[in-house]
Amino acid sequence: MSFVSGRLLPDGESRCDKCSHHSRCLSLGLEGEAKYAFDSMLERSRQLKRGEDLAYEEGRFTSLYVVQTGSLKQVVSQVGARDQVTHFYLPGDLVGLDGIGDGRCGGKIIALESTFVCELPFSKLESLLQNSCALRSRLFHSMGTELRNDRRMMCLLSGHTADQRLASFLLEFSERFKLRGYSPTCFNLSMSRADIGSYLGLAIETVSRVLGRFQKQELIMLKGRQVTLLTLTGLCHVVEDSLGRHSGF
Amino acid sequence: MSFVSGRLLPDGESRCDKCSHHSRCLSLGLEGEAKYAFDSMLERSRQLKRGEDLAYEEGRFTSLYVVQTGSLKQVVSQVGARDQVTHFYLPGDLVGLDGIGDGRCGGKIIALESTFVCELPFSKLESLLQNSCALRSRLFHSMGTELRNDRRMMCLLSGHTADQRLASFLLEFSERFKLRGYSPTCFNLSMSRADIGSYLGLAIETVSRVLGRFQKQELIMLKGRQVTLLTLTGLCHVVEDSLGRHSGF
DNA sequence: CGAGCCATTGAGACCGGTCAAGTTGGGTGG
DNA sequence: CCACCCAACTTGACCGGTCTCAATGGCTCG
Repeated sequence: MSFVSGRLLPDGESRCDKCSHHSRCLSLGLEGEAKYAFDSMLERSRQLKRGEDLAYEEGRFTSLYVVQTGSLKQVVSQVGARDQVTHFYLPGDLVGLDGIGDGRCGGKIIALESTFVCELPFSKLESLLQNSCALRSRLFHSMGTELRNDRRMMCLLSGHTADQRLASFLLEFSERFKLRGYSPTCFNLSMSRADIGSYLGLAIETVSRVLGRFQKQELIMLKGRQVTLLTLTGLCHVVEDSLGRHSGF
Repeated sequence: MSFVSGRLLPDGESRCDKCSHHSRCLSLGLEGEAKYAFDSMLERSRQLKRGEDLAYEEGRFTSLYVVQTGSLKQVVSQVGARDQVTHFYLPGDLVGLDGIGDGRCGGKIIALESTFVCELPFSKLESLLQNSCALRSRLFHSMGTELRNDRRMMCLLSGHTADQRLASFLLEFSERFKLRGYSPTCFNLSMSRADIGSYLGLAIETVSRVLGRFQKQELIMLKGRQVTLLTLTGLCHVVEDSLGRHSGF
């Protein structure tokens, strides 16, 4: 049963029902009218090759995206400093939340590997929000969560050692993969060491050295970008134990 | 003309019209019905003494607040690290945006001086959002802006020297005071050096030293917590020029 | 096979943290 | 009004973590 763009499928299913990341998407929990309205607002999904970015016009973001497969990074350019990675996006994540409101662009979004995203223009989102309480609530929820994640990241960046940052980074991805039904202890990091360093505020050499040390300490196993976490509690201890800078003791 | 809680004033004015920070509040741009509905949802405003915090129940935030006068800080507590200041709030700022969605608490909100806030319970906000497109849009706008600010902060924390962080901090407050109609070059910092250090990821001694150096360099003048910025462009140069860590040059 | 990118490893320098005094200033009580 | 106190701030000396620079190894791709 093929579907015409923006129309319901004959059997009453929406395109979203067929999406593998339905459970993490904004559309979760939408029912009846709202669900079909949401579905019909979606643009055809886009594919990005490694290194390609989500096009945006003159520093303006005009759409929200949901990652279907693959992964992306957000890169913020600033005067007087090198570009900086501020976020990694995995399947099911919402990209572009920080453009909501005035469409100003938080930074380039670049695919780390071959990636599919699903596009939802802000303009159409507006009208959906008017009618669907569930969607509003999910969107606010997502933004609130992102704000809290940013807080956590700010804390990590300002008062923690390189060891703590990397342990925390690994645990973050462990958790995120777990939420997506993948192994929480063995996964592939699609970003380079340079990306990790930029994200964590560390020099690339430090990233390499600390990961090497973790391996010697049998906390993890490394094979290129493939990581195996040998002891989650061990990594937690690294984050919590050695109290790091500003610890006050 | 006194007013009964939650009722319109006889002359058709809302309480918000009388608020000195109307122009920066969520209620800006609301008209007619929406404005009065908004007004009627407000709890009586609360006063906090220096050091008092906005009460929240068991780690949950249940209201949004607008600062009327005074200032506050957000403090995040974490295991294995000392408390950390993540935000400063000035008159007109919205407090509690990161609790929107699931009401989880981002951190304690503590008054830095005698402070008045205006309370708007999330539960009531919900129903307002249902009907007012303008309010929805303003709220999303505020959250998007906050997300972008957090990005900026993350960049500042991860790739910049102490000098850059402090110069940037001073310029941030300059800008914020300017937006509120105060002097952008001469203002009072209501927070302690320790708060500044925590916010910027620096030791208190470093804050003191760098500020002292800025004074020697005639970039600023200090008298306790009173700061005068002598050259905004000079401070900008500090942020942009000395390319700091990770600059790659 | 060489070019180029990415990652690793080592040596040295420096920024900023820690520890320890010393100073200032506001508040309290005699 | 002064003596005292305590918190906040400043200043100095030292040390350590992390950055920088540089060289090397491994992988992919033309």
